Order: sequence, then C-alpha cells, then structure tokens
Amino acid sequence: METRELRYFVAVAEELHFGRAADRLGIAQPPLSRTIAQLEHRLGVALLTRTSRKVSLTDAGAVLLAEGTAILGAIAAAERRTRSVDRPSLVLAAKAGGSNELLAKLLDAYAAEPGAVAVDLLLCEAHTRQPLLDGRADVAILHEPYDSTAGLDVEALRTESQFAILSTSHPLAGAAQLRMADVIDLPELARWPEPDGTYLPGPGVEVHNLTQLFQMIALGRAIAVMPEVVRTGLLEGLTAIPVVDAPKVTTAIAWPSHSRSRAVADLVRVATEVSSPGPG
Amino acid sequence: METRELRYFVAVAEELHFGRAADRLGIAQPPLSRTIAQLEHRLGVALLTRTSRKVSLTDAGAVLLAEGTAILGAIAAAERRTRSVDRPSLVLAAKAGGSNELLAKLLDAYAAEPGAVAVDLLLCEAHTRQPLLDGRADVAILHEPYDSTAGLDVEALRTESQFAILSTSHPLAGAAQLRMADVIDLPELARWPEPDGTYLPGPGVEVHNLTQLFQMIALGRAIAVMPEVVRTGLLEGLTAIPVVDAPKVTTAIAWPSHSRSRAVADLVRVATEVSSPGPG
DNA sequence: CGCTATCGATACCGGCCGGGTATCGCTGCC
DNA sequence: GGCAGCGATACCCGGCCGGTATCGATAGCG
Repeated sequence: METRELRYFVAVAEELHFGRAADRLGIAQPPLSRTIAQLEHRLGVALLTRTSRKVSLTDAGAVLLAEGTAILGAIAAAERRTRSVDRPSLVLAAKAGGSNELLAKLLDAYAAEPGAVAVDLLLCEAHTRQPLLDGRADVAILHEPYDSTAGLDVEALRTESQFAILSTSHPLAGAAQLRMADVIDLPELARWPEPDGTYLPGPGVEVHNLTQLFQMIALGRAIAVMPEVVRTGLLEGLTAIPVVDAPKVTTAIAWPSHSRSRAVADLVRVATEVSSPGPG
Repeated sequence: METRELRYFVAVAEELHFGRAADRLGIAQPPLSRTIAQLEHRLGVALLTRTSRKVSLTDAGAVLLAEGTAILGAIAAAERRTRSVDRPSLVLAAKAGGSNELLAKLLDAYAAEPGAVAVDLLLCEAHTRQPLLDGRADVAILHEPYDSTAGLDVEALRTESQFAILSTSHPLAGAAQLRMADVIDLPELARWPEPDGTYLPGPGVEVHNLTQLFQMIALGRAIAVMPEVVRTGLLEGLTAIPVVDAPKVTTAIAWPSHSRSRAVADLVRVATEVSSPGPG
C-alpha cells in the first residue's frame, strides 16, 4: 500500500464525495476513482459503496480510514522529526490560556537545566494531541480524561477537582457548591469541538478557545465545568463554584511513545519535579 | 514521503550496504541509490554517510529508521486488519509454553460469550509485541516489565513474584529463598533475545524459548529468573526458589490503542474477569 | 413521464518516473 | 600498482499516473 493511495482514500473517505476529494487533492476525478478501485482490488475488499448519488464507507473502509489517518500522521511526524534532528529544539504544545502558571514554572526550570535546548511553544485552540501525533510538537500538556492519550506515553503532573464557571449574575452563582446534575442539562452549557473539529449537536454555545468561552460566560450566554486551575486570573464578573461530583482532571505531559530524545526526557523529568509537592 | 521510499531506506539502513539491500528488495542497485538520494534531497537532510567502503547512519537517519520501521509495521497492520474485517476472527499472540493455564481459561470463557468469534492462537518464541504492531495479531498476552508496552493499550491481569529456576543439583538448589545479588552475576544465567532478535553480549547460554531453556537448566547449563506461573508443570529435576527482591512481573493483555473491534473489547473484558480474584 | 443536473466510471492519450544495463570513480588490499 | 568491491552516474525503456472527453445511472422536477 503506497502513501499516495492512502492519502487519496482518506480524502474520499472524509469527503464521501469523489469530486470534492479530487479537488482537495488537486487532481482530476477520474485518476482518483481509478486509484481507489486499484486499492480495493489489491486489498480484495470493498472500501466504499457508491451509487451515482451517494458514497459511503464499508466496515473495511471505516477500519482503513482510522488506521490510515494515524499512519499519515505518523509519516508527517517522521518527516518533521527527521528534518529537525540537526537543529535541536523542542516544540511543546499547550492549550492557549490554560495552565499558564505551571507552564511558566516548567519553562523556567527546564531552561536552567544543563544541556537545555530551545523550547518553542505551540499554543493550540483546543486539542494538543493532534500536533503531537503528526510531529508538529514533540511534547504536549494535556488533560485527562478530556484528551485521549492512546498511543502516547504520559506522565501525570497534578490532579484537580472541577469548578463550574459562570457569570456572577447567573441564578446558580450564589451556591456554595454544585453537583453535575445541577449543570449537565443546562441549555447554556458550552460545547467544545471534538478532535476532528466538529461539534456534537446540542443546545449550548459552540466555543473554540478559553478566551471566547470566558467572554460568552461573562455575557451570560454560557457556563462551563473546568479544572480548578482556570480560576487564577478569572475575568471580572465570573465566578467559580466547586462541582463536588465532577470527575477529577489530571494535567499530564505526554510524548510519542517511541521518542528517544534526550531533550524530551529532560523536559518530562523537570515537569514532574516542578509539579510534585515539596520545595522547588 | 512514499511507502516505497521508506521501504528502500529501511532496507539500506538495516543492511548498511546498498548491494545487499537492493538484493533483499529484489531490485537493482542503481535505482536504489537514486531513490535514497531523492529522499535525502526532499527531506533536506543526509540520512547516510557513504564512503566507497562503508555506509553508516547519520543522526537523522537513525531517527527515520526508528520511525520508519514503526510506520511500515503500521501499514502492514492496516492492510491485514482492513482485509480481515469481513471474516471476523481474532488472532491472540502468546508466548509458547507460558501462562498456559490462564490462556486455557481465557479461551474457554471467551468461547462461551455471546457473539464470540473464532480465536486463532499465534504462539511466539519470545516477543509478542512485534506481531501486534505489524497486524499479525489483534491481541497479545505479555509480561511487564520484560515486554515494552509503548504504543499499546494494556490491561493488567495478574502480578506475580519471581522465582529462580534451576537444576536440583545446582549448588543453590537447597536455599529456601534467594536475592537478586545471588544470581545476577552467575555465568550460567540464560540470555533472552532482544526484540530485534539479537542477543546482548554476556557469558550465559542463548535461549530462544521456554522448552529450550528448561532443557538447558535440566542439563545444569543454565539458570533463569522467571514469574511464578512457570512453576506449574515444571520438568523433573528442576526446582523453583523464590527470589524475594526480584521485580514483580505483571501478566497483561495488550492491543493496539486505536482498536475499535468489538471482539477485542470482549476478549479483554473476559480476560480481566477470568483473572480477577473471586468466583468464576 | 421525460428533461436535466449531478456524479462516479470508462476510454484514451501523453509525459514522467521507476527500473533495468553498462560503466565510472573511489578506496582498501594483496 | 593491479585488483576487487562498492556506490554513483549515464542512458534507455515501459508502465503508471494524471489529464480530457464522454458515458451511464439516478434523483429531482415540472
């Protein structure tokens, strides 16, 4: 199976439309049809069912789509990592607006290490997992269970309970504490994008970063349940109320499991030291 | 980067010889040289340093070799899994001769499940990780910390302490218990292959499966430190003595982290049920 | 019920690229 | 210094990839 075939198949499987997929790939539609047919022939399985009006995935196609996107990400990652060997530097992916205090401590402590390399920050709107998988980042700060850690090596840094963030004018703003049942069905509960960038259907506002979320909350248009850490530096007019039965959120540092980089190992070690209780 | 380029590069990087690599790939040497040069040009990095007498890897080449073999394995896995979607069956990799009792219970219990599919057993000489990565197996039984679980999802099944296995005529055979310091430097300590099939240098006998190991031990040519489970059905003339400070060994069931197979999920659940304490 | 727009498949053609053979240039060795 | 081994280069050929033109099927519509 060639990379080209995989790229073409993934494009069609995502678009479910040969014309649009060909467009996205920058080629004409006939060679695309032919390549997919060849791939199916060689695998001996139908990947797509097509009528002249509709294209859909078979079970086998769904499997190949899942594995194929992972493989294409791994290839992109391999290229980037291979290219950047000679200029040692580290890209750390983190969520914009989140965990800033931990991040600052980590960067300071790592910079003081002997043999520290330059650390570039990749601030992501939401998910830090994708850049890790496709090689745009070497290490990522993420939050379980919100972010999936499948296929990554992970070191937990700290665990926090969660708070409801809401406008001080919200009816629930006076409560001393809340339970998930109090908030889970509220129509103003903000919705985050899924890893693929789409939103699950629902009533709440669609937000794609923390700044936007906080503005929405301040305007009384949204509420959210978030880890304790975002309380620091909360906007005027917002309040945080503990949600006692919300699942604990673990802030963790993650890296590709086959990473052999000295710099990554150092950064992870510093991260655990910085976040562990005790002096330092 | 195309799969073909990656295959070619990995062949050269492993052989460190263009002629042999071309031979292994079934092509002539000139197109191989040309393809590698193109790859280097496109990546903008030297992957190999060649004199007319010797080929060696650059740092960048070492990175690409590591990532490339993983990618090629993933591609092979994707093909196999895609092909076998329509004929649901499951391949379980296990070490030949190890954990047989657990294995039997697992297979029996799973077969009794509603919706169980056929389970094929892949009995490996040593490492069950590789067949999992390259798609020859869907699930594997492995032992931490002996086997690396990087990139896999793992469910621990049971944890055991370790025993020294030795001939009854061995000088240490009479001891009630041992410590690692008693055995670690013994010249007859058997050596297992690394994941790549090679052996680390050392004095001990090179063994590649349990049967062979036990024969060597019975002959007084070797000793080994192994999990408790191998005591059941120990050969005549062998004895097992607890090594009190040896690291605990965890038997675990592992599967590729992006697996979405119902059958795998069922098998893992049954495995945890079968191995958990209590009735059943 | 037929016209039409849409969409994937097919037919066919041209250029590029991947693979082959022949050969060169370099290097270590007897 | 002759020779053998090895990778690079030169050059040719055929197949495959991508393009245009067109077909066949189907859903929507009046």
